[in-house]
Amino acid sequence: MNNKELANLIFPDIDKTIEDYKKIYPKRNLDKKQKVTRFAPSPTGYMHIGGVYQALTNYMFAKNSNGIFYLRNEDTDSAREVENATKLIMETLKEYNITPDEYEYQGEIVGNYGPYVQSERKEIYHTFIKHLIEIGRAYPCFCGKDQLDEMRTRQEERKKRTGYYGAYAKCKKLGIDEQIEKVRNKEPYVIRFRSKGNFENKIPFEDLAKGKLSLSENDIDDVIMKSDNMLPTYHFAHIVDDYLMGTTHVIRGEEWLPSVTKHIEMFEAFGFEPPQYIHTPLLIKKDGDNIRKISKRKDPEASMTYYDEKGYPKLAVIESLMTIINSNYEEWHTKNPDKKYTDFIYSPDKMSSSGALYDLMKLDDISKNIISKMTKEEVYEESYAWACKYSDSLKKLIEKDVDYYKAILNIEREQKNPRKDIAKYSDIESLIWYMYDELFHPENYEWGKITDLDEIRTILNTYMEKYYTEDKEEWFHQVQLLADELGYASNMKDFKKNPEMYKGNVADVATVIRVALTSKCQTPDLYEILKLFGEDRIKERFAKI
RNA sequence: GGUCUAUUAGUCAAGGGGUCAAGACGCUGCCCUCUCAAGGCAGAAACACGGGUUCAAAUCCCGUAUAGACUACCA
Repeated sequence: MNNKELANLIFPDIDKTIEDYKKIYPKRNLDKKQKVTRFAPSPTGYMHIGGVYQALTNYMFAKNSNGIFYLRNEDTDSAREVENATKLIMETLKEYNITPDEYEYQGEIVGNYGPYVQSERKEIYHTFIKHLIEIGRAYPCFCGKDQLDEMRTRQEERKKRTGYYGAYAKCKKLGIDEQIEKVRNKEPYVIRFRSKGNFENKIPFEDLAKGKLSLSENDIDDVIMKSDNMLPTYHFAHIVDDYLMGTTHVIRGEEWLPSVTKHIEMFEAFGFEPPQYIHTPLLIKKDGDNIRKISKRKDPEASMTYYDEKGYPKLAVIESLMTIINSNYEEWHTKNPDKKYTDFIYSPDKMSSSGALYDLMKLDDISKNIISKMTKEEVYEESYAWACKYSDSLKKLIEKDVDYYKAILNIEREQKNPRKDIAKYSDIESLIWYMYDELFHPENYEWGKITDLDEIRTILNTYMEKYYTEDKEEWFHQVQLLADELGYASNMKDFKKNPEMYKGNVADVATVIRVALTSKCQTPDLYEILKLFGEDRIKERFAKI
């Protein structure tokens, strides 16, 4: 009895070899500089901001080098799988323009290295595991869950390292005949990797983001194939897939850092060159005094649906992530305002070494800048699309008179330093409601310095006599004349020199007009608002006073 | 418990033996100004702690503290 017989007993139907798969998936025809990266989420029915962050980093790295970015669906955990999760992932990537070159979606495989769904690669994994059994680097383990739990508790009590290693690895010591007999008797088993490492040995490892590290050699016999569905664990699938798919750089969250030694040992067992690794910091969240991983249960902003519901432009989310991915992005962006973020060169070594707080304030700032640079048409289109999905009331306002809506959006837009007051589309309605008669039922008028109703009426009446809106300069001149006539300073400088000589100044007068018209003391440019209203509506609003 | 990693303003961060310790968001003030937003200018605000090495330490070394990740038939 030997390993080969054991391998055949466990995988009787596997007749391909590793060499066969090397031929089916030949090395990619790329030059050395071109990088191959991937986004490999597990389909749990939820798109996390951290996922987009990972995807974007991988995408940027590949695209910078004119390489390949592909999507792989890691669905080996049938218990956690959620229907339509793949759809959500694909659609989110598409919306954010992080489109993979190779992927598998709705039955269609794009790319020569598929299938890109792990559950469809069972035969491949089995071939590789069979090989490992043949060369004595993997073995069946018959320890049950209870047995392992018990072992772990014992290890914890004795303050030993937990895990299946050394003397604790019982099944490692089983003779080949015994193994074969147990398999024949249909005892349930998993396949474990046979580690040859020594935990006391340190091995140097260079991570492209974290730099040089020293890690303890792996000595744990990890499960590489699960008993319930015969699918591989993450660790093993990573080896096989990233080797066959020709991944040059594995960019993943730093939660994987402790397992690189496992991965390196497995690559070595096959005689494969491991890829380069880039372990990225985690997105974290400050919760009172604690710092923790951003969590989907506690933090609404962890989910990509949050940004969609609030109506942030996709680009704003992308750019806010870029500032976290490489903090020099912002500086680059201010120096190159006309370039697209995809022109930026991402450098792994410039990544932060610790976790980054995802700052919603910063997002708002980035978003305001982006929206302020959009044309009124673009803002209209995007905000309308948002309203159709999330706000019936805004949708109705827009549909009532599209041109009027666009004109409102255009106030102080087409100028050198455009207005920056919209951070997200859900802000819009609260910024423009007073421009609509059907919404204009103010509970209180935010009068400024002038609060006397008689004086207010005098100002409004006098203003209407001289009503003029042809030209902004001339209009303001008229307001100044009005101020003079009623005893207010028409010029701010004069007023500041001798405030006691006047009842107030032209700003106070303008405020009266503004508040009478909008009920608010802070609005965009008054002249633009007057023009949009027209004489009749102005009169109507004045009449309410 | 063990392994690994980290710690510069409220936040993101540059700097890797000699700097008045960058910059951005936020905050405060001033200017501009018909209000607000924007813009311009200015300001407050930081090297976790303790030892060492050195003429010189935020920077190198050693401890301590704190935080995070991992320690699954989850990824």
